[in-house]
Amino acid sequence: MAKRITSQEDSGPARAVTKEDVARVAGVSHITVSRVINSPDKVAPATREKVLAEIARMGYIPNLLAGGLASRRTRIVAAVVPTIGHSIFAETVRGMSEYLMAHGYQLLLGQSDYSEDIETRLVEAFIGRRVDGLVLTGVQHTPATRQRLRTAGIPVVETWDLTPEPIDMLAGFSNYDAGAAMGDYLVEQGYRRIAFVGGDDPRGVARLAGLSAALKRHRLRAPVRITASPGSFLQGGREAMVTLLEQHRDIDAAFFSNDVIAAGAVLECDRRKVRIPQDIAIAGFANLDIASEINPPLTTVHVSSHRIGETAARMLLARLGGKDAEADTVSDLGFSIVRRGSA
Amino acid sequence: MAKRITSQEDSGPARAVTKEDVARVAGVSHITVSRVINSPDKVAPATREKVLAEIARMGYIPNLLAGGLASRRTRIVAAVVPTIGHSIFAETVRGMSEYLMAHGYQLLLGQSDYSEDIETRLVEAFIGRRVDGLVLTGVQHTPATRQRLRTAGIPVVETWDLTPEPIDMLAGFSNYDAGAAMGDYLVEQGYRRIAFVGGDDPRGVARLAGLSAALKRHRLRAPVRITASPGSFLQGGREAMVTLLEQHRDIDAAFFSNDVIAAGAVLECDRRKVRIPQDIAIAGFANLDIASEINPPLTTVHVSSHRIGETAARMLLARLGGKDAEADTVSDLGFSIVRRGSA
DNA sequence: CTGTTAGCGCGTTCAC
DNA sequence: GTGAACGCGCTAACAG
Repeated sequence: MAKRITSQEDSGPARAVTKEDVARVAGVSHITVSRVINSPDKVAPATREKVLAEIARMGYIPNLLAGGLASRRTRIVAAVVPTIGHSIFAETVRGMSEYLMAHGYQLLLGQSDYSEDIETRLVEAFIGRRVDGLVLTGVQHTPATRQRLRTAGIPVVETWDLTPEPIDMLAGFSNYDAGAAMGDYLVEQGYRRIAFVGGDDPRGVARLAGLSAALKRHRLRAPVRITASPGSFLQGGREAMVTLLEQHRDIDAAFFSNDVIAAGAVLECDRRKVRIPQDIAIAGFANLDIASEINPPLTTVHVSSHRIGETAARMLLARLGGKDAEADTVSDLGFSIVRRGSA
Repeated sequence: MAKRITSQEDSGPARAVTKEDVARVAGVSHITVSRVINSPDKVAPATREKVLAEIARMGYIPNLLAGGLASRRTRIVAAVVPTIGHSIFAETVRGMSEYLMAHGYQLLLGQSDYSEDIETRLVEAFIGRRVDGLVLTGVQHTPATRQRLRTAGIPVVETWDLTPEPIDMLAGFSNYDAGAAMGDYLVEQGYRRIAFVGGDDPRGVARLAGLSAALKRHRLRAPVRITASPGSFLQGGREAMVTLLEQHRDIDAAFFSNDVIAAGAVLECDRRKVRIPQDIAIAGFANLDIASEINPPLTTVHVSSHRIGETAARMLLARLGGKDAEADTVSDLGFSIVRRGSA
């Protein structure tokens, strides 16, 4: 339908249409085409229409690589999450992605699999791509990561925790306080011998530390710590509950590192006719859908996974927009204990 | 510690270290530095060591933007998924991301929210970034998307379904056949009045079509179609089950569009003391963790979410590696009915 | 409102 | 084994 512009042979991967091509056909210079795209107001309506028409007709797509190289702005934000397989991080990524997309930015995603070294490699690669900003999960990073980030001088938001010494910006909540709050709550409810079920990621460790501190404050024994096996959360929760039931009969409440693991434990109790919370109380973390739907519904810690991502993106773009003065650099999104039937 | 290379003032965002800088300090030309990075074998060991040492010391990170511009290869692959909030797509993204990362590629991620128009915009942006390859979800795309992709001439893998006319490559399974297979299975089990619970995404529609065809073949009535409300899957499943139980008392089996919705239905039955499968049989889709853990465990359709992503990435990199001859262009990953207690 | 001149940092091609 | 020249496609600064 559209007649071919050049008469060149169809051999080879037909060089992409360039600004020059559009400019030539539209009878203007390439910089005018550039303006039509980047600041349409600065171009006379007539010229603009003509150029726009030509762009559409030729299917011209600006080369953002070249643009980024010249302008030193890529409109790409990179994020490192431990894994996108956990819905809490998936939610965070979703929040970020939505905000970024709505503002003309794109998301480059990396998974660290909870390894700080992989994170370092990812950060290096992202810096190489000259991303405009970077979002990290957690506040614990290798010296190499910090070093790279410092010299690169790009805005960074650390998420999912707080620290007195952030690399740059911060969007999260205190995992330590969350653990302590759940400890206080469980003690208030009358539970005295408490277990913590979770892995050894830094944020889980922080919550355990908070829990321990709370118990200590109440002059109770330190929590029993159970490590859930990796792999399926539901199954890990089941297994942890078996361990609890068979090897720690004195435990009267267990705080799980996330709602899915807790749900697995609930399912195991259901199977064994163990009553919740009479025989053992169960508390989860994150306030996922499953927490309110399972029977009994889970007492848990609500955290704003989606908002963390959205906030991180917003802080980044605010900084990039140059509003350093206004933009806050730390955003404590908080948490809250959600009381339901399980504890 | 490391003495400063240049004596320039510390004002401004200290221009990033460049290949030239490294070359100067190492006493070679920038092309040698380039070789040390891209093809170390072509450089004398002594020079190589010296350059590598200098790279490490100066914290030099190659500008991949410039490299991509010059070489026309970015080592970035982009993917469009409906949403990363559904674990099936999160798994696919995880599989892709892992494979890509292991091979030195990076993943640019976009969410279409099931909108073909958003997909088109994303594809355009990705092409502008000159990604080396593109992974799409599904086989249904706007003419604009197809057009852009054709003229850009970059490798594309469509996933999560099959079609006789792919844009380029294909990694998925037949949703139609999967629906039909589940239909056959349910009929074999003696169910006669069957409902389908799901949304209206193209793949769900294909499964419904398959189911309908199967029922027709068995001379049974067309399936009752229930649309699960969006938002929480578990709750959507509960509500769908309420509808089924209260308004369609003749239904003896329901095929849900995914295991989480099906699990919600199971939870509702549990609450109402409705027996599964005696009072109503339930079948899910995807074979997620929850399918095997819930009580009763779900009969479902197993699909390889993770492998779809991995396969898509592999096909793309194979093509990029130039092995077009060998590389297969269509990968039917199949599905299988997993029989458990619920149907 | 429009055009000209210079790079952005790198890879490619060819020489040496 | 190493280097020089050139251009990738675009934006920034200034000019007109």
